[in-house]
Amino acid sequence: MCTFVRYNEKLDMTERKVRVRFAPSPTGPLHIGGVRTALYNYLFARQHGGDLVFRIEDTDSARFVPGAEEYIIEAFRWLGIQFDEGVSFGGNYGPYRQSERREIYKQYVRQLVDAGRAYYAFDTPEELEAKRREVENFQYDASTRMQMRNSLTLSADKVQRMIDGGEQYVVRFLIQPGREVLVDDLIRGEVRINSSILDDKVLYKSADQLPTYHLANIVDDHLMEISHVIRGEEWLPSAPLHVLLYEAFGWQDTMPRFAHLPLLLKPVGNGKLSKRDGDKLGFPVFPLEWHDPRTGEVSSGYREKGYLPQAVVNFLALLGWNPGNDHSEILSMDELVQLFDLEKCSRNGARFDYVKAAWFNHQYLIQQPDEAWVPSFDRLLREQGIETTPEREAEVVRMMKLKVVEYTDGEGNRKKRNISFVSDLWPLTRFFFVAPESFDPEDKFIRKNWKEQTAGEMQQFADKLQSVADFTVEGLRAVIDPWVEESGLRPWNAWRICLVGAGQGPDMYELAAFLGREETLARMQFAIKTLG
RNA sequence: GGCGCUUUCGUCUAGCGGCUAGGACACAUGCCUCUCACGCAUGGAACACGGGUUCGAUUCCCGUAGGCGCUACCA
Repeated sequence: MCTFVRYNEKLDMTERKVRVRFAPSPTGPLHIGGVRTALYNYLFARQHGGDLVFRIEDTDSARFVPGAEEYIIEAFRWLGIQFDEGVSFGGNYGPYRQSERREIYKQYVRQLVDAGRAYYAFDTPEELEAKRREVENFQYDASTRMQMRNSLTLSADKVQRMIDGGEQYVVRFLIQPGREVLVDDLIRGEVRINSSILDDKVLYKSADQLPTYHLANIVDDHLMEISHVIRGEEWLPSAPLHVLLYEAFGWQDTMPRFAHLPLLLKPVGNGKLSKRDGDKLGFPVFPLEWHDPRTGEVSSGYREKGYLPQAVVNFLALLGWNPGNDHSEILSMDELVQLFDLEKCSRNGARFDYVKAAWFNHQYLIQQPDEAWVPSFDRLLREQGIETTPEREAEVVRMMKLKVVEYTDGEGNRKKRNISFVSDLWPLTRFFFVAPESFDPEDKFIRKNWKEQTAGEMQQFADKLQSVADFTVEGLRAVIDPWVEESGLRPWNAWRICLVGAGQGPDMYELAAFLGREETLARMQFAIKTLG
């Protein structure tokens, strides 16, 4: 016999307030895939004028990691994903930390047991393990539950005595076999499975007085009036169980609608994105740097790597969702809120393309005003052991910005330069702060532009520079341009070798003015002496 | 193994029965040859396979193969 378990077909979204939640468990830093799930929840909530709830699912006391909760909150603050209520945000549906809701869950577990939809089981982990070894593909379900130690096989009297005697137990959900369970998914359509393949899931553990994910999840979503459950595809297999739980409680009329998002996959190779991929390929898989309190291990974060939060949000939003062909891929949070559509989410897993992530950062970076780069540029310099003033740094940033998009290489070819991070600037700006210490004789630019007579010419040029009264870009131009014209010399490339040590850098007047007369002449003397 | 999801350029994807199958990243080539900001142009590159349904399938259905996930007293 087959009965359909289904809920209110098309729940009219205009009649029910949109309330969604992001509910991580504090077992470590937030994975970038989790960030995307939270982002989609945020976009959906904003678009529908709804609420986004932040709930902490800490029902596994053994895996709790101190600092994880604070980390997650800080990560979202940085990313600009705001919650309306929840842990640290307040609200009327609290408490929002599951470990603080023990009494609530106990009440609902009892309700299920009293209604005959769940039962006590006393099998120890060792006994279950033994059973699994003994019976191939053992599953705790209709076919096996009558052979186990539980309130279905033991007398009520005995069960009561065991519980009173402090024997540890779990509460299992009694799955009725042979029913077709329907999950209506906003992204995947209707998914059906037969309840016979489901096992009697543990809903509650007496050992730590806490429910498992499944029970807590359903009870909280119901009590917090969650309208849509937007989560990763790894939850799709347990969605039928959740539907059955809503039904067992009699809550099918207000059951949230489901949307299971495709997973983020490794950039190369098989499987889903993991921390190891980031280590191997050199990109972060966490939003913020994470210091593991147990191992002391440090994992890199997008923020510390020099990513802009808008770039991370933009990139993540497009991994598994796309607004269609008529739009630029550079989208602000506001535009994302406007355009987002759950039904346009793709259904297959998305490979994580960290090269494109860098391109997004490039796009946002070059749009920033000069001043915005200065703090991170300043940090960069201090890492290199260079002390300088914000004014000088701002000047360098300004000069570099002029050169960021294009530059002329040693052979006169114009090339496109791709600055994705402020830290990419160091090799391109080193010479502003550090004088050339040596000259590579193999360097093509130097070989081509430093001839036998060059030292003499540079000496002449240096003498001329001595006479420049106003050592600014304008002052230099006023004196040097006519002199170059007159003398017929082309000092530019050789001068560049003196001051930079290579065929790169900004306009020479800019550079000389930045360095000042003393440093400019010192560098020239050094080059004349060294290169001869 | 079982159950479920999934399959368009190398990657992210558009496409919702009739298109020279579009865009973005990446890649290649050319052009901008003194510099004030997402350079410009061009090019190569894809509908997993086999059956149906249909006048007509990338598009709908069924298989096969591949990919992904779940299969705990974890979430």
